[in-house]
Amino acid sequence: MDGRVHTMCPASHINDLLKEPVLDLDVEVRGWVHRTRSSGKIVFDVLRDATGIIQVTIKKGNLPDMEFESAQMSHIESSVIVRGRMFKDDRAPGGYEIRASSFTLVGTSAPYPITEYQSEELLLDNRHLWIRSREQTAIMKVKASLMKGARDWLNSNEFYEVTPPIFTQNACEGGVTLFKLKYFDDQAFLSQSAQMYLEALIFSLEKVYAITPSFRAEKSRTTRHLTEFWHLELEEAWTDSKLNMEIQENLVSAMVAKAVEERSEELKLLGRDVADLKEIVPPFKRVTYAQMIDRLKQKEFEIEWGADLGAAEERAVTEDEKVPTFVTNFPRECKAFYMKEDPDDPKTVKCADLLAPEGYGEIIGGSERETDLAKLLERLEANNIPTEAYQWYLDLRKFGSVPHSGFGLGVERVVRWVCKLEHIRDAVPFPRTVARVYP
RNA sequence: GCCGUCGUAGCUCAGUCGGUAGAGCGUGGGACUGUUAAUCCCAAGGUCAUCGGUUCGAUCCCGAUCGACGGCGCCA
Repeated sequence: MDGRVHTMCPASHINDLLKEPVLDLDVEVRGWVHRTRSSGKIVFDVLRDATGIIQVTIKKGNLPDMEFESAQMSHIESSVIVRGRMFKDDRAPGGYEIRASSFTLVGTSAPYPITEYQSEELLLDNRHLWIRSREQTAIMKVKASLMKGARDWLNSNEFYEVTPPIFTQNACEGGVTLFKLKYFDDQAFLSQSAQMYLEALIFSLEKVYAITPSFRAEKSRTTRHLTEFWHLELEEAWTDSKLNMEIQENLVSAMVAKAVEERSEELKLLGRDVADLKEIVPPFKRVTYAQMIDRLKQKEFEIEWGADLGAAEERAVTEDEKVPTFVTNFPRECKAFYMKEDPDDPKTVKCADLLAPEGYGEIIGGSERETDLAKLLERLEANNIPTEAYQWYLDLRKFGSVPHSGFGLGVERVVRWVCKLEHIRDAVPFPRTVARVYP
């Protein structure tokens, strides 16, 4: 036994056949009809499986008439099993085709709603079918590689993967709108960040991360917001803001490198030049918020110290960049209460937003955390946040508090940037946005 | 929360200066033994988003509602 789990019977995957064509034996492939054309006594099907596509020609006389007729009848997306000999043929897309000696229609398909002309609305209503498309398939494969790259890097750097709760009673930042739900006789929220739970976990494990869904009830209508997204959050004891950024740039680089290693073809299909991604190596750029304001003023933005950076500002300073940029030391008032004040510049906090290049915007928000209980209480009060639900969090500062830092990475935001997607909703198979929870 | 655009056949759209509609694709039938989003012939398919107003008459003009999409703010 090789330890793999085998499927029902020995059929080949299309890309394996294209990589090492077997021209002298019958092969069997299983998949779905991607394109079909018929011309009297010959049917051309382009067959799709999880790995690729190949043309199949079904000629009357080469197989039982019943099977030829089912080939004629099979619509796009019918599932089929085809056996036959593989031939090199320049007339076939991809250069090879299978000439069928057997054609089994496994599952018929009703007329497929997605045709050559498609509106965004139709596609989103049929998202459960649209995800079969080559482009969407490519995105999901890249995403899997990015996540694998992240886990590989984190695990080999001795971070523990932990499992924080999704039901919570604390609103992490104070400003964010949460999904409220009835929790038996109590009230709870869907988590919008696991950060505080990760902070609690560093006291036993020191280096932790979690990959969980996070939920935001903000009515954001933009190309970079989902109401449900996958959040990669990390927290590390004995880590300052500087080391925190080094972890981030190494992690992001490892994710991108894994996608390049495993999914170059898919990235090309999506219009992403892999050469761009090969430049994503540490160190990333670092600028302070104050420097950013100066730079924006030179670009004739009307912005003063103290104002938060908007989408247009972020775009203006990153659209010509090749690597991501950290923006550090935001004014205290722009950021969450738990971020540590910078002793060298107390108007600011030791935070860093990581902005993707090419104007794709923020992909990570991180900071060194405030360890001083009095300062935390002061900041909570200044932000009008009631402290009741935070008692356990404040406790962490009473029992062996240590310097620590962490961050949250928006997985779909990274996918959007790496895959060069116009909209973040294509970075997740079933996007949840303000206007959409179906399908 | 704010601003904007759109809603006509299964799909993508055109159209009617107000007199109840048309194309392409798809579907069904037919032809074709090498197609590349195949081609050719025939056919079926529409309360013109909903409700109300103006009018002899509204799919078209006006208003409201609903739905979708785009942009801003907020954040990952």
